[in-house]
Amino acid sequence: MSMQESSGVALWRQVADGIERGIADGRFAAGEKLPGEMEIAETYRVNRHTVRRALAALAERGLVRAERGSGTYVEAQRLAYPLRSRTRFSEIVGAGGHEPRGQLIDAGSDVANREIARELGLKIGAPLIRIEAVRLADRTPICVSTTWLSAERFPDAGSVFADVRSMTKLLGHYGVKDYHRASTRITAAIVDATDAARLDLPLGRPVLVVDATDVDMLDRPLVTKRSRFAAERVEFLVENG
Amino acid sequence: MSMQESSGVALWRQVADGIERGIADGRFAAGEKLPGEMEIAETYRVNRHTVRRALAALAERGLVRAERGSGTYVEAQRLAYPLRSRTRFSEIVGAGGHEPRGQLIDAGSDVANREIARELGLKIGAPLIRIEAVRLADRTPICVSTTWLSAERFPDAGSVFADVRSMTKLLGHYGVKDYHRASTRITAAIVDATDAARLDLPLGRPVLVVDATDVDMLDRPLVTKRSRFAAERVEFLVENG
DNA sequence: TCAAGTTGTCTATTATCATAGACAACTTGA
DNA sequence: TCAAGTTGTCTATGATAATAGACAACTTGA
Repeated sequence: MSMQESSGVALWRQVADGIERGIADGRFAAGEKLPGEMEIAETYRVNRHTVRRALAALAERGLVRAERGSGTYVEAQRLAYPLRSRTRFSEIVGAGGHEPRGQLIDAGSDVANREIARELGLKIGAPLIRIEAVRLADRTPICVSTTWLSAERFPDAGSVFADVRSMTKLLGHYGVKDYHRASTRITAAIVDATDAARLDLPLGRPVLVVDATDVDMLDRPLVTKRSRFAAERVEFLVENG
Repeated sequence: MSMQESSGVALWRQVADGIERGIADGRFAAGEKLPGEMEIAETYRVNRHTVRRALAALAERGLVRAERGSGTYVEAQRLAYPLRSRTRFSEIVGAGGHEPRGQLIDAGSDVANREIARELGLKIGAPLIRIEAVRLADRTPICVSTTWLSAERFPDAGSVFADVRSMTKLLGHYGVKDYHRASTRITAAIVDATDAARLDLPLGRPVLVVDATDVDMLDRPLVTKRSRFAAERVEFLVENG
């Protein structure tokens, strides 16, 4: 087997481009298993190691994910999630051509620790409503978030959210016409067992942890929340300037 | 200097693509001299040998031509010359966005040899008019052609051609409203000294030699000719089907 | 539990890519 | 005629690409 041609484009790159084209035009659907490395090698008439080089390049860009002993799978394209002052999950997901969904997992009461008290401008130990929700794009879970609101300012918030299933609508129910993001902090962690189940994510996968506080137009804090995004399904875009 | 990046596209190919883009968008005009190999190497931060590899690839495709001791020049794009039943130099050149020109070099009398006699349906030794002409696109000589016509059928053709400078118009002058190509034979040769001067072509360059006979609508032979095209300035397109 | 099939990793070999330096052959303009 | 600048050719070296084979580690389904 000689195969030279010398086009100036490495063989592995040609294979990678071919597979990427297949993903782009839907020949390989998101989540689907690619043909085995051996099979790909045969269709491109190339050594298996060359295929591995191609797959490694695609994996580095997050387009595919190899699972030892099982196969190589097409990663769902990451949802572009711009972080702006005006951040609405439903608008962002809708703008990406997906249907935004929200689902209440749990709601209950809590008391403010030092951090939450500072964010919401309350005293430590102040009564809170805690809402656990999962947000989806179409049928794919994107993030789970724990939201805290002042129980005095928003009485019965839990049952209201269960009804409207949208934070924007919940706040509107209490007379808040508009709000915006005051602060956003991003870190990353390994998903814990309960979030893994809620996100339908295997254990050991990374999540993006976002702590954010929303305020009304007079900069009075409304809600603070901690969201855990499945890192492999979302991509934050930070506006420059 | 390490320079890796490992994009899967060879460095020489990146350089070649860059130069080709420069030619395509007119940054390097046809006939113009490219920067020296050393200068190109510096602008791309690459070894001179890598530049040579890139230029070799472009030269193989006919986009540039290197002249030892002088420089590397952008080759004029080859004129696309479709070979159809209806073949008119002026129409082909005009369709390519160039201005067709014809120039009489010489006209005289001749007698038919066996081959010409067969093509024109005359007897060997029959009197002929011989017209030598050069055809240009804009100011670039494309081909020189020697055309033979029956002296009995087209008396005084030489002086008529000198006036109208177009074979189509010459035939129209004798009442021929339309004509088409009956046969076309193509070979190649090295340019001879007189043609080289007429085509403004260095000695040793290849020419495409085309023997063709045109007939009227009743398939009666009108003219037969031998044209020599500067191979580097033209590209014949054969209609398939 | 087991066999078949998958990805992961190792060693090894050959060809190409890219760099580097030196010098020859040639053109151009002073 | 000569010097400067150009392309052409040679040798050499290290890095990368592509091949080949073998086996380990793991998943899946029977």
